[in-house]
Amino acid sequence: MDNIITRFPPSPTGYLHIGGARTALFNWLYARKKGGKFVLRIEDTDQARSTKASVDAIFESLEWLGIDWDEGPYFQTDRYEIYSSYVQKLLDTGHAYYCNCTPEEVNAMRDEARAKGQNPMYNGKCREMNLEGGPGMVVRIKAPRMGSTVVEDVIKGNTSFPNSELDDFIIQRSDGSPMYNMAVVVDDITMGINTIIRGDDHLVNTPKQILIYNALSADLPVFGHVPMVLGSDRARLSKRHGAMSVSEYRDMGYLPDAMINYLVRLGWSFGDQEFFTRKELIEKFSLDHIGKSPSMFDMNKLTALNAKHIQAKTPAELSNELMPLLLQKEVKIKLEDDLEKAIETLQPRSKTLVEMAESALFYFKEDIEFEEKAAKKFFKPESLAPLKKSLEYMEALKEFTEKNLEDALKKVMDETSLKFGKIAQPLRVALTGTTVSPGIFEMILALGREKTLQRIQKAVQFIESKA
RNA sequence: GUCCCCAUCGUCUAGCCCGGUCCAGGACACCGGCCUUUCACGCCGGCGACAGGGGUUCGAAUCCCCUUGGGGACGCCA
Repeated sequence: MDNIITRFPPSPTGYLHIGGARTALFNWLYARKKGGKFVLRIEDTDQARSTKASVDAIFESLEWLGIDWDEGPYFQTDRYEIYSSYVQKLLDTGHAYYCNCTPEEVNAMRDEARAKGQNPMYNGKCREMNLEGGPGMVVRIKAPRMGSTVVEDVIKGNTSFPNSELDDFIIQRSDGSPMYNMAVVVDDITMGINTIIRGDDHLVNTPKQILIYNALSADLPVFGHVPMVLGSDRARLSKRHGAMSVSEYRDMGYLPDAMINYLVRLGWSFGDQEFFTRKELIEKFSLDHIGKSPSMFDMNKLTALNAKHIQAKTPAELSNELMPLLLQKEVKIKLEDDLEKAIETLQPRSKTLVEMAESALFYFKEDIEFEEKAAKKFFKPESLAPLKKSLEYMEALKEFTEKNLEDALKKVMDETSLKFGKIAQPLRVALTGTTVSPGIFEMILALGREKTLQRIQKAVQFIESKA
């Protein structure tokens, strides 16, 4: 099929969660891969539960993920006239009818059906009554009673649903607003959607929608139903499983590229490849390697992938992402500070941006504090000599290079007969306040001459004051 | 209850459509080792799965059936 047109139709009754994000991603990726179009549609016909805040949250999350749309956002509430004109068509062609049964009556019918061991359904009481439309009446579709409806699904294969399980479901409420299945089909037809990838909770809706397509003599789109994403307890992902909104992952320091990489791989595979750039994903994504079984969301794997994406980025790219986090922590980055160099030293040892920001602080603080435990262990009187000598030789260097610094510390080693570790650890505490940091030389280079010397001096004073 | 979907290491998955190359491969997690100035990174190794039962076949993870288990849907929600 040429001119693939896909869509993502969230209902704005909450934030964008993992499952929704993955569905959006699949549709977006497929459209991008095929050079087609991706349409965003907001399904806000449930006025009681839809909120503007949710709409904004969804936009924000999509934007963060880098999922852009070519058309829309359309709002279903702006399209009521279109829906009613299509309902009228169905009425005119005898594919639908008015019904004045009360909810209580319908409930009774359902109970009755259930008692008989059947699927709870409307019994078709008004089907042949040819009622005139009027206030308080709903419109129902005239569903076939015999035979079966086959859903051809590119992911699940063909599935056959007995029509006896379908009732004459409501397509228009008594207030004139459309029901979900009607609105969706009308939208998908009028928007030219020809490829529908959605959660497999919709698989059982599909025969109903096919019914409407047929009644409207419209061409069927290609359907693909992707399995659900489950939480660690094997139940559908929910708030119980901690962070749910996609934007919360941003706040936890995950990169959008890592997020989409993880999300796509959750259910889709490309041989043994685990790591994908955004560009690769667009090149390689396809519908025929989407799995049929539900998958569990695994934070560990997301985190591991995030670490890999952090390593794969350039320091310049990361500095854009990191800057806001650093500012939140109230450190001042000065012009002479080499943020990118600092980032480079942190890349292999940060799993998230939050972690990276945390461990970058020592580079930029005016005044670092020595951790008590670290000072106790490494700021002993015998550390004084190597620190002083290090300071002396470093001060003597015209400029700092890895080679220079190494030579300087070698001299210290020779003169003090200490092993490298005995010199490096006190230095590390002096420079960072802690016992954990990037390698000594790369760190000094990123820190710069001035701060390095100042901090060693301060450490020397600290030890002397204790003696 | 009724209908529908699904089933490979703890997790994500490759392999399944087109049976033999699979006493099942990769990744995450976990455990051990190497590297080493700390912590990481990296590298090497280990643990670990075809849900069960029947069939078909010379041969089944791969095809068929049943059972079991999990998930979903049955709304004037989407």
